[in-house]
Amino acid sequence: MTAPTDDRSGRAAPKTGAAGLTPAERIRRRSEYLRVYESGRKVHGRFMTLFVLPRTSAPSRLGIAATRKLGGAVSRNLARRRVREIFRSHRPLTPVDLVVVPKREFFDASFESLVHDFTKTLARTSRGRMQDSYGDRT
RNA sequence: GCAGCGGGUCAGACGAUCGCCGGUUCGGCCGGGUCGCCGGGCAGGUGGCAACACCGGCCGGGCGAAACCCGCCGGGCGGGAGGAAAGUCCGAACUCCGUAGGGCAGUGUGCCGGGUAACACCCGGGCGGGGCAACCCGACGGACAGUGGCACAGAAAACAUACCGCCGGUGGACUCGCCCUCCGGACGUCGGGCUGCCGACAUGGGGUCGGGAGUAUUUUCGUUCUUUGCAGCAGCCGUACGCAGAACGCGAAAAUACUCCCGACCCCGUAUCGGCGUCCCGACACCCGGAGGGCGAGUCAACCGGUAAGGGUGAAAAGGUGCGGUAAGAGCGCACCGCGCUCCCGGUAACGGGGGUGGCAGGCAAAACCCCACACGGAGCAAGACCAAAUAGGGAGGCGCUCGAGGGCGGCCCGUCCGAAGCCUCCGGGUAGGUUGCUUGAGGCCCGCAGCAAUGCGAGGCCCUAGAGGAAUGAUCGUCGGAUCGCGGCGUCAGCCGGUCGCCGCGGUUCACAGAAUUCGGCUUAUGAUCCGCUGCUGUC
RNA sequence: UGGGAGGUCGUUCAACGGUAGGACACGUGGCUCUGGACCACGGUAUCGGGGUUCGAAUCCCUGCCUCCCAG
Repeated sequence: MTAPTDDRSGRAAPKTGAAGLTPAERIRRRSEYLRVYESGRKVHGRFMTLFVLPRTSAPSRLGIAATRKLGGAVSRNLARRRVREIFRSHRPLTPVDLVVVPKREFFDASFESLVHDFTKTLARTSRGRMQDSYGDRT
């Protein structure tokens, strides 16, 4: 009877040490967003655009920019929820600051293809980021 | 069945897995605060000759924690978007600022009564308008308080005059008719008969000239089916084609003769019509022109007066229709309708009904400026309140200015280096940041009472009640449900067919508008489904 | 959240309540050997819906959109 709880906590703990998205795991201030936009790496996916900036400390942070071009409040909330769900289930391996900008085609896509697009795009960013960091060290 | 009108309700349901927000509770970590104990360092105060003792303070360290607060981790429990949360178009609560009182400006409202904390909202009523009706809509005060506007057209677009027109009058010009006077001219007009003259036209006979057509003869020219000759081929023949001449035939021109037709002129005869003259008979009339005068009528322009019936226009032009009346007309008079004033009755009132009376005021537009009445101080939860780093600056006190404050190295002292007019402490304002404001409220439903109702009252009952702080309710599935489309089947309206509608099965598609951001009351806009009542039309029984 | 300004040819600007007008652009023709420039002619529009008015781009109401400002 204690097995399910152990299983659940054991699943959540190794990934982030916390369940869900706490304020520490979100990008909240405009200055932080601007820092990611300025010095981060920008990669376009099919349904979204990612801005990635590597971090030194542990938790990866997520920011979502759902602009008014996407539609009304209901549509933008839906986009935010889906992006959060994808981030929750497919966290990046190395700690980063990540800003996701959904495109308008976001709503035409199914959830599975969104996940696929996210992981593929994120893989491209990490490859480019590692090369950059090597260059910096040498 | 179709079309429509009014009102109400719901906002797909259930389950599985993975998740979100804040609340509460339990456990864990003492991680921080806090507290306790231990020991260390620093400087100080009091007592003492001194050793030293006591007192509180600062700095960092170790160990521990029953309770409290915060943080992190894990679990339990219960809660978690709307009818519009939207637009931000009104009204309020709340907060700060301003404010003696009042006014101006500005904004808004604008039939009456009621409701409400308030409103531009709601209810009831009145009036006006739309609709066959159910029912719906209405910024619905004032235009002799003032200013301004009304394009084009039209006489005129606004204190009502002026233009045309109509009517009457005055004097004038012209025309016509009648009468009178004078002068001049002329004997009239119509019909019938007899007779003469002139003219026009038709017809018959004869003659002359001209033109046209036909036939015959002759001449000339052209043509060549035919015929003759030449020529024709590597050579012969000689066909066709070619060249030249020619007869018949055909065509054209000219001349002559005959026949027929047409036209012109001349001569003779006959018939008809028109005009004029003389004479006779019958009937009807007294004539014509000019000048002057008088009377009457008409036309023209002018002036004076009456009139507002009429005047193409225009969106709109000083009551409407009818009869009478008049020089022409006119509320000039009358009837009905409209309007104003007044009286009575009903109603709290808006207003309605009835009587009398005035002969009629007065265009439209105030969603032009404006006037009148009433209401409103301004800003907004990013309001505001509290706590409060760093940096800069303000105030107070202390220390220091070469006799060295302070800082770096270091655990401390010594030492050494830097070092020059500042430095330290406290206080207050206040930024970042945090806490709060913050969600239970002018709350809903039922019942009772008051009221037509909106609504109010009830120490009657029941129930709800997100409070985040870049923003939470979701994602992926399954089952069921709703809607719609297609196919098939059954039923339905007297019978058959079609169509409509309903039910069942299968398959497909689809399930709206839309997310709290201080909170309420309204309005407006977007939108899916369903129920109830009502109206009109149509079909069948 | 609050406040303000504005929607007129394809573009940019006009228009006391009375016919929507320029400039650039576009089309056709002319000029030129051709193109450009130039000349002539032409088409094209009041953000949507309702109301006031005889009549609305203009006035009023209501939606939609754009821009600006404050913290």
